[in-house]
Amino acid sequence: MLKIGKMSDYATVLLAEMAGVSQAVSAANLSARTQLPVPTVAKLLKQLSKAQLVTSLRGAAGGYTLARSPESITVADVLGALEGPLSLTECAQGGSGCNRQHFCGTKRHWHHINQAVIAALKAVTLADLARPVAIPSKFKSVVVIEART
Amino acid sequence: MLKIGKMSDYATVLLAEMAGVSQAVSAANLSARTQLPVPTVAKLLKQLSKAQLVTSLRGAAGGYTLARSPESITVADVLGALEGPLSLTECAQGGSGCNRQHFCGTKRHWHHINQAVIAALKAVTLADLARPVAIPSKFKSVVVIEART
DNA sequence: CCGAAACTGTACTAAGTTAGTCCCAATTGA
DNA sequence: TCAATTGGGACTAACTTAGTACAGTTTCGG
Repeated sequence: MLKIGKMSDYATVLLAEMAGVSQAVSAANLSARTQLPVPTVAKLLKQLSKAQLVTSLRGAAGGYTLARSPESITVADVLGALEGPLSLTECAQGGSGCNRQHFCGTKRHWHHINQAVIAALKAVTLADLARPVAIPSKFKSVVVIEART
Repeated sequence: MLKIGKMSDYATVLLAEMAGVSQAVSAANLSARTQLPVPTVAKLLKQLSKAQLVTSLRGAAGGYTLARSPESITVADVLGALEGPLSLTECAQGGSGCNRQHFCGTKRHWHHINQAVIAALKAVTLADLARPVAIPSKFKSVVVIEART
């Protein structure tokens, strides 16, 4: 399945919704707009706030706002915030990883595949998600550039 | 993490190893070559056989061989065989999926992101993995072409 | 013809992860 | 002061994954 967590999916929906609103919105409000359960929305917004993708305003008329412009927040940012560093395999990530590292010839290839996937994720911004139409033309070029590592 | 299963990772290692051998190799043999546990290797080969990525030869001198040329088997094929259809989200996949399909504006975007990721995965073949050096130059161009859907 | 080597299929268990929920403390505006 | 709202945990139930085991079938070699 190569799946991302359901939470990450929800998060993109939330953020895309927020991209279309200028004022601060409360968790309850966002829940109503997106039809996602309130506790889940609240939990997600906390995480996004900690990752500094949204800024929070406490108090009676509080709520959340995008921390940056929708154009500058990418899907890669969102996934990174919720799932940690993006890495298809243990070894492509920095960490200790598997015990075959030293003789595993496949490792370095995973690294490149990883880069390409991340590039694809970086190519889509919240502004794109908020837009009703499909991926803009810039998509292609960005993928090319990033894949050239 | 955007993770793929450990099994998928192992599978690429196994297949890359097989790409370098012409004769049929037994599960035990492959286990020795890759240092992966025997039962796991056996299980994986069964799945790969069912997915028709490898062909099996039963009997005393039996074993497994790649069903196609290493150049024609991609990482996307391997992942597809072990994890089912490649799809980051439920909704990007065909299935019933989430209950917000009808009004979720994010869905169609996921579809495109998905395509780009799959393109990256299709761009790398077993022949590439078996090769000790990094991704060949064709990589870039393939990504471009596929992303243009 | 027999036995060893190898694949086939299925079932099972233990561990880890994820999704979802709840509660209480801290903050702010009216 | 009160009500609305975020902040930060903790917790549970369900699901998925990894890994193992075992009984059956096929084929080769002697």
